[in-house]
Amino acid sequence: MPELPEVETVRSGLERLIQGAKIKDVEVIYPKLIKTDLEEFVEKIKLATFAKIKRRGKYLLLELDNGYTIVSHLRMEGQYSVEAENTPLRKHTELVVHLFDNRKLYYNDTRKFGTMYLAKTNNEGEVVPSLDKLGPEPTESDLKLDYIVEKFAKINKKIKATLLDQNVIAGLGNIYADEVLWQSKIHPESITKKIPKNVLEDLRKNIIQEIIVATQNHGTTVHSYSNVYGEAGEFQNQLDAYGRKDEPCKRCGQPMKKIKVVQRGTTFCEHCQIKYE
DNA sequence: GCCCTAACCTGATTGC
DNA sequence: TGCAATCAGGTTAGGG
Repeated sequence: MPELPEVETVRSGLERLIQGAKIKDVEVIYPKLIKTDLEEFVEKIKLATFAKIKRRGKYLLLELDNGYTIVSHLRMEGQYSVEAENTPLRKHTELVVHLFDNRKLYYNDTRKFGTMYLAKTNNEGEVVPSLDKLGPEPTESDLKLDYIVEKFAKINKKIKATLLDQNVIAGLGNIYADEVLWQSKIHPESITKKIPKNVLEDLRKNIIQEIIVATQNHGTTVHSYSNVYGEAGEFQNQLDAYGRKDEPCKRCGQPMKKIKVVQRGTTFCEHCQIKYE
């Protein structure tokens, strides 16, 4: 379940492995993966070269040297791998990009949730409108305290839902949402606009720090996530909340609870996470 | 416009 | 043991 640190790990792996590689041919095995015109997708990519591998939120942008960019979203279990040309397909390979250097790029996706689009470079929002609506990246320079304070003051829904909303902050998913709420001692069902400013200040700091540390650890491995080298991330060993149902809270020792908030499994400490409402 | 829910999928786990 | 139900979660379409 890739969130920002996982997608960033995939991005840097792809950058090292395929940036500068020229494309010989493309095979689309699962056509529903491609959300724009299939024929155009194949025709424009053939014979192009991967020029730059970028990321925005959880979207990967594979920029070609011919004015087009492949926009790729891994959703839950999408995954890239680079293989020798004679390697057999994997069970869930949906797309094969054959390279001139006798390697090929696989896109694999067990649950078939991932999506790809072909867009004009620097105008990706035309075919993927949600790209243009994304909130700031969770970094020191992009995620300003003033923005959070003003924005959150208008939001009447549960804080967990707010953190998962990519239009508010780009890149957080279920795991890191639970983590930063635990760190900030905020109950996941707190009403966003009721959270005091000093608590938001702490929340902002924790979000930024969490993303830095998780990215340094190449993300969290839960279920099937692995990076482009097939390696697992290491961050799951440092989780404080996610997946710790019934285990003692690392702060107060009370057993952690698991509930559903906006359809998402949510693990938290009832004892030391405060509910603002 | 805000907020919530269902749908998209398959594999692993849980329950009977 | 075997089979069915449930759960996992990112995003969006659609309903109230």
